[in-house]
Amino acid sequence: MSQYHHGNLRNALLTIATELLSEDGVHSLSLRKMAQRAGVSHNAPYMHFADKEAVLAAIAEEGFRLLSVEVESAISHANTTRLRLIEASNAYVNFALNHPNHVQVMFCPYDAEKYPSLLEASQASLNRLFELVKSGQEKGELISGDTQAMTKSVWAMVHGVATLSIAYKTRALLPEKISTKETISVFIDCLLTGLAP
Amino acid sequence: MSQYHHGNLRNALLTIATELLSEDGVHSLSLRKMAQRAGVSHNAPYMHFADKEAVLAAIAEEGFRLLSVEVESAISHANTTRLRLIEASNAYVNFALNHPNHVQVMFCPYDAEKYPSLLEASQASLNRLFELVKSGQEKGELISGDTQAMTKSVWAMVHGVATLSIAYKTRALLPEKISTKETISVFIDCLLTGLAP
DNA sequence: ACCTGAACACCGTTCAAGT
DNA sequence: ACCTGAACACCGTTCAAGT
Repeated sequence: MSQYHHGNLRNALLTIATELLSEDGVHSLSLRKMAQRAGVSHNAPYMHFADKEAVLAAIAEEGFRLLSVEVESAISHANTTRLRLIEASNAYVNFALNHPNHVQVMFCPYDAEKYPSLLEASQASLNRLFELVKSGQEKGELISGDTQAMTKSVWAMVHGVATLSIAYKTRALLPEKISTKETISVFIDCLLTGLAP
Repeated sequence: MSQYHHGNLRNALLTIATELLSEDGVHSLSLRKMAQRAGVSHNAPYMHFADKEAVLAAIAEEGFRLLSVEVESAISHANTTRLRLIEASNAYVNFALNHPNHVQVMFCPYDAEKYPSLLEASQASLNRLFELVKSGQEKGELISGDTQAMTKSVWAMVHGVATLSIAYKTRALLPEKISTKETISVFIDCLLTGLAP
């Protein structure tokens, strides 16, 4: 019964919350359901989280860490900057398609000063992309421009593909015939080659 | 008391919902609050909407129409394709910054078959962008490639900037010093010029 | 057709206790 | 420090009525 001392409950609740999120959408994620599934009274969660928003922020933070891991391992076997960008984007979009509710929680507008570790985790993800762009520039595989601006452009594009894919459940951006990765390489090539003559 | 016959209540509820949304975030938008503010019993809304999701879908639909109007009028005075893309993007991002909760509701994953008029409204917005790209190609101001793919690339980029701007309340993508429009022109120029040497 | 009132099963959050 | 139980004000949704 009381195997939950010393902070175990916090982790258990987060695991349960992630499970519930993958089943049923953010709107039906409740503290009371989490508590019940953890076999604990309905306000035990308040020992570990200030309120519901704090739980969501913790879930979001965990999401950025999971995303970073997936992107990192996707990149690891790619040789050129173009392929690295495609693999990273593919991992990002697939993460969004596999965990749409988690991504929705990740990109809610939180008060950054209230959840510093969340900000940290999300910035770590972005920094990884910054390094990718910078090393591409150093190798001469990307133009030598404002690295920050270029990084943000890639991020915006990939994030747009990811969130639009969630909203339209693949249909709008990713045609059924072609594989997700092939489609994404079209987007990345648009960004690399440019649309102006 | 009963000035609400013949479908007026439906519109009144949507107006009230939009107001509530601009004040307080999606999580605290409730049918009961809407009904109360409309001076009507707490389940009168069920005469006009199947459930809460149907209200949200209607709000989303209205949002796409508002967005289309803003983008259209922003485009109208721009001469080149580049300027039109910048003005359209600027309107899109400013709409998101001014109505973040509305945009959040617009891009939730709805069942398209359940809300056909919502799908229609959102596709109308996208079609307008498609025409912009196509006319740019015809004028030789854009490369002649797959128009669909190019349109989706622009859309993804702009939508990414918009949603990330909401999530990070301007900070992450739009530096405070520079105006939003200037920053957006950097993104668009990245996409036009391309990142590869 | 359009609206009301009572009722049900759920919420988040607080507060006084218990160990 | 960590958890429980009762209580409060709020939800969405349904159903039997009223006009």
